[in-house]
Amino acid sequence: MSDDATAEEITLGRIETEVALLMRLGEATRRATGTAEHRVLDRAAYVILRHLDKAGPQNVSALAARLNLDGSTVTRQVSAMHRDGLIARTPDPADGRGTVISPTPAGLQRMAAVQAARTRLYGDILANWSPDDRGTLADLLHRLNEALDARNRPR
Amino acid sequence: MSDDATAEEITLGRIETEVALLMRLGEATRRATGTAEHRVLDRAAYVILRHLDKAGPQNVSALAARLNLDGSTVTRQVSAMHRDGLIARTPDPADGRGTVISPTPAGLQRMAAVQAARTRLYGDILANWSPDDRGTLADLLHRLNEALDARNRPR
DNA sequence: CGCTCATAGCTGTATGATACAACTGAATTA
DNA sequence: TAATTCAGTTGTATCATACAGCTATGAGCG
Repeated sequence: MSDDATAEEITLGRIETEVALLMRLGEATRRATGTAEHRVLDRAAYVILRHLDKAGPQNVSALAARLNLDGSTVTRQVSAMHRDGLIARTPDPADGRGTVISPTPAGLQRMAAVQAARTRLYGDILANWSPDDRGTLADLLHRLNEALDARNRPR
Repeated sequence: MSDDATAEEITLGRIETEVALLMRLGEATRRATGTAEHRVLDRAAYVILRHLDKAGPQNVSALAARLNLDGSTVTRQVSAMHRDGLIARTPDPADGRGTVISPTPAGLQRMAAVQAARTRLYGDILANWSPDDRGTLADLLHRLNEALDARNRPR
């Protein structure tokens, strides 16, 4: 690394650092906070329920594509969730190969509980942030995710 | 979820959502981008090298504590890195039980390469962001990490 | 000194999330 | 209709991680 880094490169390096750190801390937080809510609904199940809730019932492939996961991963995740009564599977009327996955009321309830717990956690963590900073963080994270997603998807 | 959520609660929910999403996308990006740089240095090794580089040589326990990882995890990670010549282990002169881990030149070089690749990636992803927004993102992520860390550490 | 207890690190073993490859059966197309 | 593509599943492998149990060293106390 020569030291002719521009201010912009430094900023990018900082973002890189902080995202890497956030991944690690997020993992750790998820584990540490797993006293109650998290153990009953693992990361992937939560994200799947969130997506079903927002985007509506859909089949395994659609889910996999949307979540950047392999179909087999989603299959297993979904079958575990089915075993636990969190989702329902109905044959896709339009395609005999497909199965449509939809959240059950129990699933939605579980999702909401985890969401509430996490929201509470963030309220705690960001207790002394100004509403303004919180809003800006939410906005920028959203834009970052959009950008990452755009980069990932058009493979 | 009753709908008496305050604006603040909504913001927290958004942050929660975006962080969860970022974790997923970050994973996916790491995997997808793994064409060259990432396959030679996995996530944990990278973070360990970064930390050694910044905070200086230290023993396994210190690393584990700092990274919120179990000692056994770090042991294995470190021994893989040792096998690959990325770090050196010297007996701790002050404590016969301990081993001090330090990055080798090869390790630092590898780390720098990954870092550069990631920085480039972010430059690409955030190509059309204003310098201002990038700076703000870096700042807020930093503060978020500090807050998460503070929450995690004082166990 | 010689116990006893705490600590550093390692190894065994288990779990969870993930991918890739191979397969089955249904849909689409030539 | 035969060939091809696609949806979903199952087999198998990998990786990161944790927890429990072990060994050896260090520290404090009688």
